Amino acid sequence: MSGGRSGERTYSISELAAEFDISPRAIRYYEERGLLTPRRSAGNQRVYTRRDRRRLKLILRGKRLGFSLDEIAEMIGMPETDLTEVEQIRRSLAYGRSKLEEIARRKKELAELEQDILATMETLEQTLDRLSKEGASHDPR
Amino acid sequence: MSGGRSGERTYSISELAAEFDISPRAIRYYEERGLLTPRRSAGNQRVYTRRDRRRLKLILRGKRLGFSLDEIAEMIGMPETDLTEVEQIRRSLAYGRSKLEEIARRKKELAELEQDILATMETLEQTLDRLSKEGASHDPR
DNA sequence: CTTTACGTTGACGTAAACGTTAAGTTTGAG
DNA sequence: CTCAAACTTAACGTTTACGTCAACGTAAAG
Repeated sequence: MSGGRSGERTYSISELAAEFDISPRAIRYYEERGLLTPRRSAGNQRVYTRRDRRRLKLILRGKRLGFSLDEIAEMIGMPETDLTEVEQIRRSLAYGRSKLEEIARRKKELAELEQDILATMETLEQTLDRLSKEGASHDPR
Repeated sequence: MSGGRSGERTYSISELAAEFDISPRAIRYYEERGLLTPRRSAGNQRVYTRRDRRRLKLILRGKRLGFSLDEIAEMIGMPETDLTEVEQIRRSLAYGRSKLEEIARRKKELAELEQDILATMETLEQTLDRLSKEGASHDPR
């Protein structure tokens, strides 16, 4: 009876590991690094709430985008700050803005990379066209 | 007089290192990994052409986007394939297409991350508004 | 020709992000 | 209750991407 009704769906470590296709060790490591703080069962086993699951999702997204765990910690640590301290909130907002800028930069880099690849592919396609139209006999100058 | 007129501007390793704000060691490491293959001077020193410089730029862009050197090697190794072997060209094109798909995925993830951050920031701003409007006295329920 | 800055190849060191045992504990099926 | 499956901590191993000497060669300035 103590502390809210428990309609909360929870997950074990191997459940989450299977769902996201990572190892339990990786999840424990994220906890070591302070990125996750699941509760424990009576027998000391980790219990993950939906909120923990959402955080894990964010962690993995950050990883796929090439952020380090330290950077991710800062990013998702953002909503962790005491939601009462005004100055903390201001800082979080500033940090959020800087992250948005970084995202803008990455978008730009992705676009440039895409252009590079497209350009290279066009050259290749032209070469392919030329080779197939010329057949095998040609004076190589 | 031997081998083409040398209107080619070249660079030393420390020039490139300074320009891109990385260490010469890093550049040598990229070479160890097969990502760069500069020519050598009479005295065995590395000489980088504009083409090498472009490749280095691509390497660094890939790094900023969180690709591993192996992945980058595959990506920029693409234009390295013998430009005469038709089958090689076909494979390169297929590889290019897969990379474009990956870029599309990353764009999507960046957009989602952006939304997450924006949503969090909105919540923070609302909290800030509420706190400043309520002053300091309020019954915390 | 000497000095000084820059370059070369090893070779070992290191931080990040886990993988991999090992040795013991908890949980759930029967 | 029993036993296997899943969990726990602790500790050492591994890969990636360099950093950091060391010991030597080379380029260029005076």
